[in-house]
Formats: sequence, structure tokens, C-alpha cells
Amino acid sequence: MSYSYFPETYAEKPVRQPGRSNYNPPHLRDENIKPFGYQTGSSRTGSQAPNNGRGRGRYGGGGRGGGRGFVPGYNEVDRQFREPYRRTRDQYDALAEKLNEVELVDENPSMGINFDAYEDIPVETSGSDVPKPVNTFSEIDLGEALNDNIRNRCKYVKPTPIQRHAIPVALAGRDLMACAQTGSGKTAAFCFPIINGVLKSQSPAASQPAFRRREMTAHPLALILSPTRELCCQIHEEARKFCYQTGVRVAVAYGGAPIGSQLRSFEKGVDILVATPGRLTDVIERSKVSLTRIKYLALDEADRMLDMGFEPQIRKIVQCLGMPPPGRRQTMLFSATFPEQIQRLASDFLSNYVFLSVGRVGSSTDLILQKVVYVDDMEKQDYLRNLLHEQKAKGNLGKNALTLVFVETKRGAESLKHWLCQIGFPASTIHGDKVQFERERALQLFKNGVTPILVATDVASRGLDIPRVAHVINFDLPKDIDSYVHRIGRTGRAGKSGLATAFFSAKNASIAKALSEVMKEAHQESPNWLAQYIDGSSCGDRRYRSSSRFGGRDYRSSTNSNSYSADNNSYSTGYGAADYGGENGGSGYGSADYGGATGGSGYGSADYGEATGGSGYGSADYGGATGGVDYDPPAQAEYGGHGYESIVAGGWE
DNA sequence: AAAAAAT
Repeated sequence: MSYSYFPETYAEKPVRQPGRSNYNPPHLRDENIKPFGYQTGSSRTGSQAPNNGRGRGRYGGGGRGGGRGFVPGYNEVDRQFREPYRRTRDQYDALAEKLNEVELVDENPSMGINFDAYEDIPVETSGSDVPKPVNTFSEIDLGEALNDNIRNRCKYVKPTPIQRHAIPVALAGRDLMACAQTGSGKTAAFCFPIINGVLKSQSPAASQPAFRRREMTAHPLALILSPTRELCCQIHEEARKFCYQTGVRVAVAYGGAPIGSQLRSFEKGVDILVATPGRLTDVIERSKVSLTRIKYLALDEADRMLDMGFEPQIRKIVQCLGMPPPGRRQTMLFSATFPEQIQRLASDFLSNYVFLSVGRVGSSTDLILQKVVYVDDMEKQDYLRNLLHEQKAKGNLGKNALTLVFVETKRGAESLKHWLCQIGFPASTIHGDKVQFERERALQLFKNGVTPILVATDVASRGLDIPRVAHVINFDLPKDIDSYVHRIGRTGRAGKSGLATAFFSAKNASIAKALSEVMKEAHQESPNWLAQYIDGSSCGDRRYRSSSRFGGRDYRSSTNSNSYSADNNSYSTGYGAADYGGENGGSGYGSADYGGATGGSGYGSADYGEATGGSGYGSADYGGATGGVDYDPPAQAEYGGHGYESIVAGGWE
């Protein structure tokens, strides 16, 4: 197919028409939302969009509009940063410096942590001489600059339970294995002690003479490892917020992104390096980074990092690439789940460690309303369509709620997204077959509400903190209960409530037992029919059983454990619509959030066009967008609701 | 049998 009428240069240099566009995509027409990008007003959106398949070459330049619309000043720095050709080394450094010091503002300050939700949560610690927990940040000596950032910049008022217990342990220099429910503030729990330690070490990289001379090998004092690139970025951003104006240098190393800029960022010194394993190994082997001065090692999602596929890489990094041995470094492992055999494996990396668990290991929070429905594989799409239509019609999750749909395979993700777009639900996908650039953009489009549905593989199951995800749908249930726990943990974060719906089919018998246990622990009602799948094929599956049954326990023993709050009273969570309904309607997507975004450079129209159709699905998507299929709800979109049993709790209305 | 993680 030829689009010769459409000049090639057009895509490389998107034409910006002055003024605002009148175009408002159909799915937003009756809702007065203007997400990123629409304000730039290119006539290309939809109607003229070319059908170019993957289109990356063409869109290379236009793609990245306003990923950071909420960060004042960031776009300008970012834009300059992306025009390397005419810049000298010094200009580069100046820009890098500026980028490092750009103030990251909390995207959504109104979404503070709801601490009431965490009261009476059971906490278990074990190990010798466990340091006492604290109740306030001021009880901890984190230093003036860090305290100021915590209180005034990040608006953290008081520590979450995991922070109350983990920070004193970490500050005492002890190794730590910590389990805490999803969304309860683990990142800060390991970042604060690390930053404090770096500050106390008297030699933050910026002041080291070696780096004034641009020594070619960086020697970070702290290493934070994560299992996915997106999580790596997220931790890096968090850490930079905490480090603002402390002089502590945070750098990031992950695959799929150009290595050059990452390497340059190391040259002026690194105190804290946030990395994924592959790229880290690469930069170590190029002698750009050395681990010999590591004093702090943190593994986020530690159980994932140490499971079968990952463990050799981690072992290599921790044991073979110059890292000081346990005892000469401080090691902290964090996760929401920690199967016993992984704990056993992890003890290789630890020395006289404290085990800490807030809530039960591998349990989900009460804040998430979990539903399981039986849906035949053939009927899943129909069911999903009804569910989404009902959700939209009732608006019971709030107007701007985001829905995260998990599927089993990368291909499945693409085809489901394609179908969703066709029936009038703007969706995008994130999975490992996409290039990093596309992955990050999909996430951004989802966060911004341009595509309020994200279809994802397990790449998005762990750690990602996406505000306003009101509904997690397990279109395909995972084989592994830990994955289920992490997936549903994308909602119900920071003390907010959330909804999780699982489509259970005959294929999922192996997870039935573990699933009903997880639901029981979180005080959820599991349907009676689920029991009939339990005794059949699941009894042989020891792995899932053990992870659930021994959950909450330090595998070493339970004899020396101290219980701080034994009573496991269920706290009332109130599944009213407040969290995702009125509250967000007011402050979430109000002018504040999108005001900033609109002022930014926004998404170029090229971006929007491609994202709408989704990239990587060949011509049909783009053609679809052009023909108005993707964004034009088909006739049958009117929702009857007949014969469709409502599975959403009454309380949500 | 799938997903993720370096080029």
C-alpha cells in the first residue's frame, strides 16, 4: 500500500498548527477531558493518519511529546537533551546537571496515603536483637536535607508500617528480608536508609576529586536491582525526588534504552545506581561501573529476582563481579511475596539478617475487593465487553478510572487490545515484544488516561505504581499465585480501595486452592463453585501450597519471633465510590492535573495517531484509526444489560 | 508453556 500523497518528512517533523484543536476523540466527547496532546491541534489525528504498520522509523522523532507534562521545566530540559548534535561536552554536562536537579513534583499530591487502612495490621519480626520500630520520621535521624525532602517535598506525614519497622533495622546496619503488602511504601523504606548512609559516608560522588577528573569508572555506594525496566525507571525517579538538593547522585542503567546517555551519566560519579541485571552486567564488563565500593545492596521484588530464570544473573552480580561479600555490605530484600524456597536461596546473600513481615507474606490487602467469575475461554471477550460497558454506563469506578487487563501471552495482549479498540474502548498494550520506547509510551498513555485500558503481560505485574487504577482484570489467570497477588496489587494502593476481577476457566484449576486461600486471608468471599476445582489437579502443586501455607513466616524458625500486633482485626474499608469516584473527579483529573499537562508540549499528533491504533499491530490498527473504527463506537455499543449478571458489588454504586 | 532480563 502506498501513501505517496503523504510526504515522508511530515512524520519526521510533525507540523504543528497554531491554536487549539477542535478535535475531541469520540471516547472523550461526553466527558470534558482533554488529555495530553489534543491541544497541539494537528489535523493528522485520525483522519489523515497513514497506515504504516509499525511505523517506528517514521515516528522516531515525533513520538515523545510530553511524557512529563506534570513536571515544570522538564520538557525543556528533555528537549534539549535530545538534540545532541551541536552540543559540546560541557554543554552536555550542564544539561545533565540541570536534569539531575530538576525538581520532581509529586504527580498527585491529593492521593496521600490513607493511614487508617493500615491500623492493626499484623507485623512479625524475627532475628536477633531486632531494632525497635518508630512511629514518626522525626524519631529517626535521617539528616536535615533528607527530612526536608520527605516532609516538605514529598509530603510524607508519617511512616507506613513497613517503613516504621524496616528503617530502624536498616539504619542499624542490619541485613533485612522484608515482606509488605503491595502499595505500602517499600521503595521509600529502602531508599531512606541508603540515602542517609551515602550522606554519612562523607563522600557523595559530586564532591569526590576522582570524578572532577572524570574518572572513567563509577564506584557507586549503593545498588538497587529491579526485575523490569519500567520499575527501574520508577525507582530511579522516586530516589531522585528523595535526593533533591542533597548532592547525592542517582543514576540508572536498564536495557532497551540507548547506552550512551546512561554511560555519560556515570562519568561525574554515581552514589546510587538503580539497574536491571542485564544492562548492569554489561556496564560492569565495559568497566564503566565497579561494584567494589558497594555498601548497600537492595533487591526490589526480591523473590522474582531470585526465581529460576533470574537467579544466575543475580548470583553473578552479587558474587562474581567484585561486590563485597555479605557482612561487608548491607543487603536488603523487599517483596510482597516470599516463597519459602526463595527465602532459603536468598540467605546466601545475607548475613545475620532480620526478617520482617507486615501483613501476611503473599496475602493481598483487604483494600482490594476481589471477585472471581467463571468464564469459559470462548466467552471471555463477550464477558469483558459487558463488564466494560457496565462499568462505563454506571460510572461506578469513577469517570477517570483506569482499567488494567492482564493476559497470559504477548500475542494475546496484542489481539485483545486490537479487539478492544474496535469495539470502542481505547486500549494500549505493554509487553516484552515491544521496544522500550513503545513500552514506556504505552504506560504514559495509560497513566494520562488517553487509553484508559492497558492490556499487559506479567511485565506490568510487579511494583508499578499507577495512580487511579481502579480495576484490575485477570483476563487470563496466572499459573502462579504470587503473580496474582502482585497483579491485583496494581490497584488498592496507598490505602485506597480497588477492584480486582478474575476470569476463572477450566484451565485454571491448578491455582484454585491458592486463590481461595489468598482471598480468604484478605477476608474476601470466594464463590462456592471454586471449591470444586480445588481437590482435583491442584493437590500435587506443592509450590503454590507452600507459598501460601507458610506465608508470613521466616523460614528459619518461628520460635524467636516477636509479634507486635497480633490481632488481625479486619479493618473496614468502605468500598464506597469515594476513592475513584467523586474524589478523583474533583481533584484527580481536575484542572490542576491536566492544567500542567496541557501547558506542556503534550503528545504530538503523530504519537496520538499511532498510539490509538497501537503500534506493532500491523496495518489494520492504523487503518482502523483512519476509518474511525478504533475510536468510533460501533452501533451495537448501546448497552442493554439483559441476561448479564452484575458482578460488581452493590456497594460500588 | 509463558514472561522477563544485554547487544
